[in-house]
Amino acid sequence: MEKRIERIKEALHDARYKLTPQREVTVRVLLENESSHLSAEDVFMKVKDKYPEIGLATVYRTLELLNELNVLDKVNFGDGVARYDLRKEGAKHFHHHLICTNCGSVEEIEEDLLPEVEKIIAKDFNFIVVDHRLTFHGICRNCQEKDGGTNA
Amino acid sequence: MEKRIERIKEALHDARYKLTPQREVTVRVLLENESSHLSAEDVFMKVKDKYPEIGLATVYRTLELLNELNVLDKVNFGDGVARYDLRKEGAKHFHHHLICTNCGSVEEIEEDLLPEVEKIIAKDFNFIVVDHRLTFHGICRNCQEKDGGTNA
DNA sequence: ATGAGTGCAAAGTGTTTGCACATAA
DNA sequence: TTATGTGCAAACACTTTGCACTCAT
Repeated sequence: MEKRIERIKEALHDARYKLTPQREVTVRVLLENESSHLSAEDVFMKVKDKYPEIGLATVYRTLELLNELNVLDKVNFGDGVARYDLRKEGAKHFHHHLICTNCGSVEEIEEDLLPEVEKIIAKDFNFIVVDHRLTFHGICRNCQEKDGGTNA
Repeated sequence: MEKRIERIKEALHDARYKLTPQREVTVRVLLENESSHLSAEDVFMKVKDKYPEIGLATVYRTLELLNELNVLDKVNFGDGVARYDLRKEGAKHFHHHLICTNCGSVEEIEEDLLPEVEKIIAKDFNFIVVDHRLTFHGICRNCQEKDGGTNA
């Protein structure tokens, strides 16, 4: 984990951005909540615990910055809220998500299931794929066991 | 096209919603701009040409209604604007999109390229897939020809 | 006749921005 | 030292809601 912090710091430094305590705390919170799909507000509140003087705007600016540096991805699951998802180290592609329409849980899928599909896109549609977003909506394991998918 | 209007009217009627002129005009605009990914504001302006007294709120309410009835899908391409996309008749799945990061164009893909992937999701992750969203980001045919992908 | 639907304006969201001050480099 | 970054509050853009009025059924 320290190694990842260092690497992100390095990325900031390389891009000539300053290493402020606000940015460091924000990154730390993101790492500690890796798979939580936090919103800016969520991040803000968690950062505030460790650094109470921080302002919401700074969090937004930091998240946008990290997005530019490809440290994280901005996701939108359909509610009007942007969520932020750290990229796995060296990942070229955004990972996939399984969203349960019953309980709202979000599961991540690391493996890239799309190379075959991307070949088709390239060939049939003449489109150079740089990245993708793939989300499945349905019923998660838990909800299947519990109630077969009846709405909560 | 008249047939599709009738069918949508029928869906409204079956769900006990009234067939107001505002709703009819809105549906008509959606059909006339089938592959345009209109925002609520876009729809509003086009509807206003045919029915100037309409209010923006009514358009929003109608779009939400049609979304509930699965007549259309609400999409979000990352800018903070909801766009609305008519479902093809009988389509169970949301269609895919190719978004050009150079010129911003959006191409639609009707064929469902994901059945194989969904089998894996079902088997390996125990997830019952009901629907999906798939978007590719990259360089479209046009931009490749023009400039090889340099930013506009 | 009457409850669903409408238009308007006002209120809510989540997010961005202008500015004076603070600080990492 | 000085440009970059920060906190705050005000501004924004999109969307939703309360209310009195209208109209499809």
